[in-house]
Amino acid sequence: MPGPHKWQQRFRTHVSRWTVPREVILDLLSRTSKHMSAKEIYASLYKMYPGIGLTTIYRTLDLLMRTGFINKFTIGDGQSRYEFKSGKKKEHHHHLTCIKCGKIIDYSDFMDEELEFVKKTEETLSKRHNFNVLGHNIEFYGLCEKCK
Amino acid sequence: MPGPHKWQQRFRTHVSRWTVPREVILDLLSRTSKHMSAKEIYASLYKMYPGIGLTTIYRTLDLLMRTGFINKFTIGDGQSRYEFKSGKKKEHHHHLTCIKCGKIIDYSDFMDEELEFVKKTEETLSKRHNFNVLGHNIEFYGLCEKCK
DNA sequence: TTATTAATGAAAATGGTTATCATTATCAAT
DNA sequence: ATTGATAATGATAACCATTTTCATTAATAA
Ligand SMILES: [Mn+2]
Ligand SMILES: [Mn+2]
Ligand SMILES: [Zn+2]
Ligand SMILES: [Zn+2]
Repeated sequence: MPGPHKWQQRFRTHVSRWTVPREVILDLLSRTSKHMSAKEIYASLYKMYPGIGLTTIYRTLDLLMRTGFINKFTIGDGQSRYEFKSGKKKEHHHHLTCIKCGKIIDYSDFMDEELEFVKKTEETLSKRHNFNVLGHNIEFYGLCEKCK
Repeated sequence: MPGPHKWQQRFRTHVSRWTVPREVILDLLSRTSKHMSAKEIYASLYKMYPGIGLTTIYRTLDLLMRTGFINKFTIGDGQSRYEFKSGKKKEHHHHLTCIKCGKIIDYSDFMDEELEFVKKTEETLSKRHNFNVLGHNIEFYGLCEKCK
């Protein structure tokens, strides 16, 4: 049973009620460096909170994504994955993924070069195709140490 | 009933039998500039070839992907999409996607800058994480002319 | 033409995600 | 602290893209 929590206030500016599942899921994602699926989150919480259903996991993840607390993405293994979105601008990163075992590595090398490249590309694409460009995905994939 | 076809020989180096579904699906993808899903391919072929089942579409797409004829990717709408892979090195491109209506635009601007950026990143990631980097995905997304 | 067996397609199964709906829990008002 | 309105939950079923099963068909070598 959670008391007032560091995210409660920020959360309440978006939606009305601060509940146990919402706190527990957000807390888990904020602490882990993993990129977890809904099922993994469910399994991880089950021992401590067996009452939290998978349905609520999905609903909460969708809510947290829509309110900007987390990112949703996929590595192509048929399930969505989620990660806590840090408030700090510095923590923009991309993923290096093993196509065999699914290992995901965060990296943030060459972000200056990337910024330049991305900016230029966004400008050109916006003008040429009359798009409102909202974001980008950059990822590298291959075989990790163990799998290659 | 297809006779000898321009892809038959190349195809036979990979797998044994040249069949109507295989020719027809490969032919469709080679002619269209769309990024079609399995269901869309099925629907597109149905009038001319009502005997070709959705199962065969999936199996053939997987085969064509494994043998390097096509690319498989997703724009996050819950279904896989496929595009013919041109033999020409020049035709490397990325996607600008509308997150509302799903419109996909191919672009290949700044491929020189990208190549430089990608090469540098690949080298660093390979060394630092002992990965065998096999490829990358770069995409921009936003709202298209009609949807913004 | 025939024999071999890879390929096909209808149907059922799978697996991630979403919709339904009766029940529960949050929280503003008392 | 209690109450009442209703947002949130969770068990279940439904949904939907994709895969598996298996009897039948068709491509190819002989
Ligand atoms: Mn990450
Ligand atoms: Mn394309
Ligand atoms: Zn691996
Ligand atoms: Zn659009």
